[in-house]
Amino acid sequence: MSTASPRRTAASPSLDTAAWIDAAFEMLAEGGIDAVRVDPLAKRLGVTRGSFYWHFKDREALHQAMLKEWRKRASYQIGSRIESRTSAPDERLKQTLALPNSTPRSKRAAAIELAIRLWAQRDANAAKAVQHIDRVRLKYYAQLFGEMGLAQSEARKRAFMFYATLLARAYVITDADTDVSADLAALLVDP
Amino acid sequence: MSTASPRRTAASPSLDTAAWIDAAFEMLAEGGIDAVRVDPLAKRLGVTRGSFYWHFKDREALHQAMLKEWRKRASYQIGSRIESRTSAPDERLKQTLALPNSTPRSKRAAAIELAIRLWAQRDANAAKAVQHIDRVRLKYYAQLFGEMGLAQSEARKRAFMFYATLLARAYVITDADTDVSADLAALLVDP
DNA sequence: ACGCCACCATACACAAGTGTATGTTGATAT
DNA sequence: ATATCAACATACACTTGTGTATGGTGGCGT
Repeated sequence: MSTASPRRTAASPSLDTAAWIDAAFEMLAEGGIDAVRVDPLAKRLGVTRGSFYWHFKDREALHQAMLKEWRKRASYQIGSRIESRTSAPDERLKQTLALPNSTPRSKRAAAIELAIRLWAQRDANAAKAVQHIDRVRLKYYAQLFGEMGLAQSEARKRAFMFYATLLARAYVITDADTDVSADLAALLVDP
Repeated sequence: MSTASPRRTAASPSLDTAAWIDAAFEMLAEGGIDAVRVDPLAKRLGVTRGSFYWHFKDREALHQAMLKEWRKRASYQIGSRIESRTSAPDERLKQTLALPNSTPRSKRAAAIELAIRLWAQRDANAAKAVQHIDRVRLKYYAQLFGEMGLAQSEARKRAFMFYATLLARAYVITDADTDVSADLAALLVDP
């Protein structure tokens, strides 16, 4: 029982399927859902189409698997924060605003989400996933603002603005001198 | 000199070129820049590729023309608001927030801008256009907040949040009970 | 009335992508 | 050792899209 060989590791029923999905997210970030094509993906992975059609029924199946995976990741990201009740709500909000947004890693995640939001304009499943994640995030932020003493109606408004600022920080292209995202925490959380 | 016939109206050196670009924006909103293809466009317009390659050198030329057109429209939209100094700055900000964002017209515009922002992830020209428009809008909002008496630094932060809220209102999928966008004006503009 | 030219159609060669059917290989269990 | 099966390669038929070359047509000026 060795886990050396790149194929056949006995455990994990989907070991290379994840590799396909990862590469698919890469293409999604670069060119949208229409750019997630079988042939380019296979070339990027160094295999042929034969491999793909063993793991997935067709191209649409990959797209749905991507949606499920994104939903899972985004849900887990919020869920793990809810569990780890380490600090006060205002501190946690500030920490969220302090998260890096210029690293290749975060830029890729933003591009993926942007692509999914565009995809949601025509695909009902994608729209459902986006709506679900938006709801989860807004609910989480609203709860934090609620724990800070704000009424529910006020907490919801502030959660929306907080979420909006996070998204804009990723989507809006600012040059250095207009980049005021660094010290938005005070305006949003403190007063 | 009759302007009856659908082709050859003597005036306007580009009368049908605009039709191509309009249809191209339609496809851009639905499937991103990769979906802006010559053949589907021709079928939608009821003509053949022969027409396209008379108006444009190639597919890339259309893409660049679209970028130029979007830049022109977005600039004009802000420019016209600057000209019409009709009301007080806080009133004008509230009016902007009161603009419809659920009509087919506004949804399409949001989808177009979303697609261009995704496109800007890989295309340098698209990134330049987005950066330019973002800068123009942020500058305009910051000036309005400045006219309300805020210091420049504070006005810039508030302009960013204002702009972020506008964008999120278009990109975030909310259900009715979490839709708090209607009365965000007070929180942003008044206090 | 007639030639000019903007505007579009037709035809062709080529490239890229999809899906299916089937062959091949290497690890694993017995 | 060998049958087995997961995992991939190969080959094929088909569709869709790009770009070019060239032919057709109808309005316009003179």
